[in-house]
Amino acid sequence: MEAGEQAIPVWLRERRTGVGRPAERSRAEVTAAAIALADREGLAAVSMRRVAAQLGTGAASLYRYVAARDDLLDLMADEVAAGYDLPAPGGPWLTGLLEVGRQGRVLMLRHRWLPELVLTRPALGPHGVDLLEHVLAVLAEHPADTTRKMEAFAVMNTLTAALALNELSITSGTRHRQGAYLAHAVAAGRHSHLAAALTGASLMPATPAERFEDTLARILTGLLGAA
Amino acid sequence: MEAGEQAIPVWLRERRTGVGRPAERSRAEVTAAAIALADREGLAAVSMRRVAAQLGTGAASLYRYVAARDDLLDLMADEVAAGYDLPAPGGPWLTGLLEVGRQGRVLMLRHRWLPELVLTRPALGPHGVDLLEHVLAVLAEHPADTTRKMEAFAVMNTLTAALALNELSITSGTRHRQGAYLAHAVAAGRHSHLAAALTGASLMPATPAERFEDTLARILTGLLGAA
DNA sequence: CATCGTTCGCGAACAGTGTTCCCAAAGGTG
DNA sequence: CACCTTTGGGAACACTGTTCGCGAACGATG
Repeated sequence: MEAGEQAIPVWLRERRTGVGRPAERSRAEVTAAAIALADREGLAAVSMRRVAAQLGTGAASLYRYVAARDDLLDLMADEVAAGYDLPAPGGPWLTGLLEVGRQGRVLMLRHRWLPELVLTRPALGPHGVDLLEHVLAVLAEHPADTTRKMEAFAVMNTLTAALALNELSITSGTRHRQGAYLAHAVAAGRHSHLAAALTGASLMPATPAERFEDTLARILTGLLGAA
Repeated sequence: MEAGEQAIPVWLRERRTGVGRPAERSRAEVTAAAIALADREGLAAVSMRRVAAQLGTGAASLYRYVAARDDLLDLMADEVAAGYDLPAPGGPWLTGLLEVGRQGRVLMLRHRWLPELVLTRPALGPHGVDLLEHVLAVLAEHPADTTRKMEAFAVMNTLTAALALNELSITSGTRHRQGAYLAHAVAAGRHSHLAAALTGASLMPATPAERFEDTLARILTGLLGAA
């Protein structure tokens, strides 16, 4: 409708060359400042004014590097995806995919704002495309059709983000807010299975990393077939 | 830290009885207005002022029913979860879970703002707890331990939301924004598997509903074991 | 070296946002 | 009829994303 040229993603909107006053900063610099701010104070703190302040400039200047705040968020997510350090494809596809998941989890725990971004705005930038290419390479010998492989990629990203978000909600106090009502509901009776489940031995034997890997492995084999 | 009593979720914060001037509206009424607004204009349109306007009151009045906007969002999500109409547990657990997934998908397609809420703020209200109880009942005979059953519930919710979000992004034009850069990356060479995947016959034989069900079935059997 | 075309930096302003304060009004209860 | 508690909500505060328009800075051109 009203989005004429704006349908073009950030990464394709390159700045013109040579002519005119040269920019004092780069898109990468702005992105880095935003990431640093988000790491320190969370996604909500990433406002145009605060990012600009972090760079020592005015808020309006950022619009020379980015068309809107959402573009900045896309840039942040894709920039973190540059942190994957993936081995050359080869060996069983499941181990290859698990390695991707493992690293994704670490990146998301390191940047606590990433899961929310991955879940709500799954945009593919240059590094995201590289990651997809890697996954497809790992699955090159796999007999599944293209659609299913793409689906596996999406499911892996989504699930990694969701599980990471869950882990993070345990660390920060966010988790107790949910348990509060749950406990109340159980105490009120009328939820027999739930009550039984919560009173049952809630043993957590494995480390979070192990649990994550186990879950991801089960789901990927379910989606793509056994080893 | 600074959240003393505010750690209590909305559903436990009931209003006092009898004494004082009676409220002109109910929490359910406010929630319904917010849902109607979101259905019509999206989640971003759900501001305190606009919800209040929809009810013909002032914005500040809403804080008599809700402690913050986030509470309102939680109420909206849980209210929609009242829309599940689930058969009594019985029969194979997989068919029971698939029915839950099917209905969840329909609810999310009907309320296009729900997936985002489910993904980023997975809070359990009364109806959410009822749903969890139902899932545990369906899985009552299943040998898996409690933690895994809870995990299956979470994975089901997350995945349903993510897949619904994906479906919705195809309907609205949002999808092309992603494909734009993907096409560019492929055209630039250097992504052989991706290029092969995209040029391959992209046949979409099944309906979205069928694809959704197939994916969910595969993942649930992967997580919980074969039928 | 001056001019020109273009781009950059960014203060100011606009239209919103969530939330808090405070006070007037309303209603049951004693 | 007071009293006490609670509701309704205008006004204000501290922000937000974004646009406008200007002056200044630069590379290329004459």
